[in-house]
Amino acid sequence: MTVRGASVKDVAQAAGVSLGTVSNVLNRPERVTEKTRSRVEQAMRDLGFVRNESARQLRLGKSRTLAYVMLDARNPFFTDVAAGIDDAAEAAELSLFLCNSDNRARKEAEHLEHLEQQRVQGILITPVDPNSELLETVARRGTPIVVVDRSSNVAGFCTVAVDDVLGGRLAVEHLVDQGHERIAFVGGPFGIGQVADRHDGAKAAWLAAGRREEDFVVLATDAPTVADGRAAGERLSGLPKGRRPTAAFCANDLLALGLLQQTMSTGRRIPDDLAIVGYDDIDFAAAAAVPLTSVRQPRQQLGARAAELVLDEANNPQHTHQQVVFTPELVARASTLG
Amino acid sequence: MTVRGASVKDVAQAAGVSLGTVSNVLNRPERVTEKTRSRVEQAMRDLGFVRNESARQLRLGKSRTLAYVMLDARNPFFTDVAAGIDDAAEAAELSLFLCNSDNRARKEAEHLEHLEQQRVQGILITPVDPNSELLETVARRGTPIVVVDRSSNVAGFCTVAVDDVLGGRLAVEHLVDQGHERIAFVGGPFGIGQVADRHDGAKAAWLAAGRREEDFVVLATDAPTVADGRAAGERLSGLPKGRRPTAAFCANDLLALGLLQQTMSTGRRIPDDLAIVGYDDIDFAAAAAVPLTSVRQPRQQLGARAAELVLDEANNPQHTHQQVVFTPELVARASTLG
DNA sequence: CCCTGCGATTGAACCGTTTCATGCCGCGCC
DNA sequence: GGCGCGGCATGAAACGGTTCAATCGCAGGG
Repeated sequence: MTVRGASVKDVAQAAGVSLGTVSNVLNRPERVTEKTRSRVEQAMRDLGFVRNESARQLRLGKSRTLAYVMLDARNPFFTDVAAGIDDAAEAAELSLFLCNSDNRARKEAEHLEHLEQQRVQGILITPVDPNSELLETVARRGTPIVVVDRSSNVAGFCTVAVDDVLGGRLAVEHLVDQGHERIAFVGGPFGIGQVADRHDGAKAAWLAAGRREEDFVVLATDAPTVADGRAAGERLSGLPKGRRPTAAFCANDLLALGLLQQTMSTGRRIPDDLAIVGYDDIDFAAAAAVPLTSVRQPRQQLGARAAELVLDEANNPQHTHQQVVFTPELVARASTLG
Repeated sequence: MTVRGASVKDVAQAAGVSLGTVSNVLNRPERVTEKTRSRVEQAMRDLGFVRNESARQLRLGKSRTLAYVMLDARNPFFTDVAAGIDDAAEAAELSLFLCNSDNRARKEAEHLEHLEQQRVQGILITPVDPNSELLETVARRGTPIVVVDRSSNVAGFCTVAVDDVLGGRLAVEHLVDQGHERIAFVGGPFGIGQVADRHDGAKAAWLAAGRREEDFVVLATDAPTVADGRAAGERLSGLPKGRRPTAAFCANDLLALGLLQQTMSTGRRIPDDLAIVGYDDIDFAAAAAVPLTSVRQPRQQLGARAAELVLDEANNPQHTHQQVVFTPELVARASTLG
């Protein structure tokens, strides 16, 4: 019934060797005689010895940990990104800790501070505010940071993002191809860079196709959630038939799913009465009642590349910051294909 | 451009005080003169001082961290549980680290080992195998552990779970009430305790209602995923009309959503042609094309209670282990209500 | 029998922080 | 003017593991 706390010293004593030898068993077993080693290992087992990572780190000066501070752990998009990071971390033999800022700046700040104090090898983050000074401060103080899925005006770190303007364009070009003459953009808040970019790309494509500005209806939402998508659906139903868009492009899939569900529940058909394009292509998108057309982002790659960058910054002295931009891709499914 | 690594000693020197004073500024500011304190704080800022948590922990012997090792970070059920834990951790002023075992025993073991070495205050875990010896070993060596959403034969820690046998019973009693004479149980693998319990409860309720054993069809799946749910739907469609169940109880919502989607895509109607009950009541369940009847588990409470227990074990010397069992609840929606 | 060389083992120093017994200083009181 | 006291400030010791120069012991050669 070991309570907690056999140290190398205790193990050394129990095994009748010096503490240096115990350390050798732990770190360079080949230098220790087979016999000695097994004696030490037995002592470790007997005492329930657990290496103290703090002491180890203190001496070594670095940890074997990577962290991802995610914006919203409940959004499948971010957990997919996390999965990509995880793969890369595993390959580099590092542990990954996930932190959830839950879209709150204070919580994010606390996580950052804690991680910095832990001397993690690097921090990946999808920040609440990509231009926050805190990020720059942390980077300047020496912890490698990579901003994921956001671009930033602030220098001092790498960013990995997807071209959201292009994504918006792809979505709308598809709808134009399908012959729609009046469409809605559903999304918000516009303070989120992503949302603004997707909107801008969408609108630009609409105008470039020679459509009229007043036929591009913007439905702003409070948050990119299923509930808000449903609410947007209700607003849409409220429009007089003549002024009602025949298609909607939603800033993410959660909104699209909400809109889809609300639309179907009122007996209207998809895509005949309303075509819908989402964004992110989360797994639930393909599995919706009417499979959802969506703009796919290379989520896992996003995470994996970000992890590579942060590790490069941590280990390669001549690392230079870079802004990686991935290209999104439209996946057409039944929700827009008559 | 601080590279990394001003220590209290450097700060002390820069501020012209002793290192003990710097430490006092950090930990007991009231003991330090206003003037001295501001001088020290200025020095900290100038040098970009970041407290070294390793050294701190080494001295203090404990960390300010809790960890949750989750079975599958991509399943909304577990992220909801994590949210509950997070609230409790925040209230106790601890950081929460999430680790994803991704259903792999080896990864789980690595995480456990790493966390143990970090001397986290406690570990919450939904384990791959609740009877694994490793859990017991870690607990015995002194790290408080609470097993979440699994029950275990192994002693040495608290568990927090939901009564899955009851959940299965609720689901089937509801279907019996709706007059179904032949139903399917969709789920697997049966090695997962949850799945087995839900099946057992379901079958018991079926027989208790006086229905015949051969009218309880079991469709075993490889994994509890959307894709497998769809596959089960195909098998179901393949049955001759006379032998085809009129309702299905799925071991979780992902399976149910897959089944629902496949069924609708073949033009059959829900619930008229097939009634469906899911399990977990994830947010996507209510948002499905036909809102899903589901057995709700108090996910956040599950997490919050688990966090309380692990903290009690960590701080209260006369803690005793307990097995908490929550009661599930049926939420009836359109997928079963004609 | 002594010396050399080599691998195995040793233990002191160190990492950065906290703690605590001790020192210092100035002030008020007798 | 001396004494005691309170409020600050000091710095050595300790936490547990890693490292590395130094030491030990043994086998083999001279």
